[in-house]
Amino acid sequence: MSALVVYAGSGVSGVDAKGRTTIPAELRDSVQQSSGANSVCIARHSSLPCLVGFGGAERMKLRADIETQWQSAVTRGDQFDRELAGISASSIFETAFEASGRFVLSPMLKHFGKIDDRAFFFGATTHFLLWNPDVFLNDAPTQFDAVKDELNYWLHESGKRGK
Amino acid sequence: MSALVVYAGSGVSGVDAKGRTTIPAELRDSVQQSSGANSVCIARHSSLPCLVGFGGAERMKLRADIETQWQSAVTRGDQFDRELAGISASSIFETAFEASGRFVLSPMLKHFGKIDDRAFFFGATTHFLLWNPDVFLNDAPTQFDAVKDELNYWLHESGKRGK
DNA sequence: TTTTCATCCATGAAATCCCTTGATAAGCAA
DNA sequence: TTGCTTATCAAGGGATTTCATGGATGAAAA
Repeated sequence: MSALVVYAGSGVSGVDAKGRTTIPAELRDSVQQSSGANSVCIARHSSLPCLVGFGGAERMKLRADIETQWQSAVTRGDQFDRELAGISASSIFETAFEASGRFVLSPMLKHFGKIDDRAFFFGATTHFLLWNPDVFLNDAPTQFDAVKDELNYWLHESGKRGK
Repeated sequence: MSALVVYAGSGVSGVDAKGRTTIPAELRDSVQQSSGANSVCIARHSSLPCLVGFGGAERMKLRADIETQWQSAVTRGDQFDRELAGISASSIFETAFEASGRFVLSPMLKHFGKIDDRAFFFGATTHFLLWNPDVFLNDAPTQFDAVKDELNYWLHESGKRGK
């Protein structure tokens, strides 16, 4: 698909009474590039209590990746259930965001992502993650420790925005 | 972006109240070549109390390497967690610099890099490092001793600039 | 009508851009 | 060399733009 986009940067955004939250500017630009429009894809994470976000290009790539895995499984003579793999890609919500990067988190996504009144966004190269900051600090696995430092910086040392 | 380059040269730059600092001219040219534009990538060092810098070509390589690793894992039927790999590359900040080589070190980078009002830049072939000069002299491991001599030269023997 | 939802406008704060300035180094002529 | 001119550079400061968020407006659904 289009360009190889790198999701990077982090920041904490408020979630208002309407469920609206804002993608930090740096991530927003990447999403925009990937989608070719003001639209973002949000999904449940397959194993962690958080949400996953990405743009249109990555969504299309999910489809291609399943095919790649299937092909290589066939070559090796292994099993590969494309339906099973495809299901995980089924609950992806594509939403338009405003020029400012703000979009509505549906109640269901808020529920499964354990999001309350703040969302911690951070880029993970191929996509980005959305966590409830409290949940992230308490429950995220140790491989996220460096990112926890960053979050703690936002929450305590910094006044505001995310770079 | 274009080819990978060799980062060499060193120098000490001031960091002003806005967090602005200047890449020494010799390094700046390499970064420019690597990025194909006036843009530099800065990240936390994985183990040392300093920052790492490089250009767009090196960053794209990181991204491409993840995809390569995944492809080869799929081919072998192995697992490869792209998310995990992506996290380590996530806190890379890409910033534009002025024609003079000046750019803004975000408060967070300053914090994690222990940078105060001066930054010591030096090339390390595949990338370059940014240290607080005092921290570098006191805490850098012994394999940097030769570079410490260079820094002492900038701080004492030389008038100013870095070549 | 009442509610819901998406789009649009408003605002204060903060980050980015750009022009200025003072200083140093480099080039050149005598 | 010496003195003068020009180019380059680091640093300062201010004006403009961007950003996140609060609220308003209007259309469609209940």
